[in-house]
Amino acid sequence: MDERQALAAFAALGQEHRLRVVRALVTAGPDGLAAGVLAEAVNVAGNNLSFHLKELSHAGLITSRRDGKSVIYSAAYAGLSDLVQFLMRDCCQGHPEVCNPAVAALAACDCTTGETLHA
Amino acid sequence: MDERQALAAFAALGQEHRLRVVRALVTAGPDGLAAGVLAEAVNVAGNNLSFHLKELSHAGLITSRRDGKSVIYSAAYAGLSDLVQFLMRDCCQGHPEVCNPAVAALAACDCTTGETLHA
DNA sequence: TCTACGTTTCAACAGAAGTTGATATGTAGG
DNA sequence: CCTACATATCAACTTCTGTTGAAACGTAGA
Repeated sequence: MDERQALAAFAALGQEHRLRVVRALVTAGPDGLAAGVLAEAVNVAGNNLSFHLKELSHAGLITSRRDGKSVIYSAAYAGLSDLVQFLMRDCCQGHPEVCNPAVAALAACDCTTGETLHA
Repeated sequence: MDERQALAAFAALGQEHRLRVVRALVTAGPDGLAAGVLAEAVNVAGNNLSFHLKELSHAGLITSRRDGKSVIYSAAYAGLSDLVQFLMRDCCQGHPEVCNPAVAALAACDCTTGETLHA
């Protein structure tokens, strides 16, 4: 992920409604949520949400697919992962005091099964 | 770190000049850089940079101290660490495909000495 | 105290971002 | 084919953000 992409991603997440959308979609899992359901979840008008979804999509943080009348949005795990990597690589240049606490917090989470911990 | 702080931090990093400032300060290390040196480094007019520095400071991503005529800015490692943690915890809710690649990339970096890896 | 230097603040402007309501697209069922 | 539903697009407006130049502040040395 280059600086340009990271900028777009950070700018996308630096907006209340969009941050909530990403959080809702990550929580929802790979199945995602329909645009209408999302609109209710984050309490934003449909047309307005559409604007923000396009923004997030351009930033590579979410993806969409059509299912009948609905459009289902889901988190782009690869994009989110790239952003985390960018932030950590830019943060950890000789400064473990930034990244080690973060990794430690992650280890306390249930999602580090360890297989890919060592590159 | 709550949502409000995270929003401020993401918004702060979603701006070209500010992202460059943070990168420069992280690279510079704890000693930091004088405002004038930073202005040259990121190629932004002094008064304009001052505006962005205030923004980053409010977001908790940098700190400042006076040294004679100069004001020295440095990266706020704790703030950056909190942001990484926020991003990972919000990303990793049952989805290791986001965080494991990031942790793996970090392990390939020279900054994970391992002491704090296990909470 | 006077001057020079580095940094910050202020008001003004230009442009971008977010919201709204109306309208258009695309899809499924009668 | 016509209607209803879900979502997207558009133009207009408002608000926020970033930039600029002028001026003020704080510090150090003569």
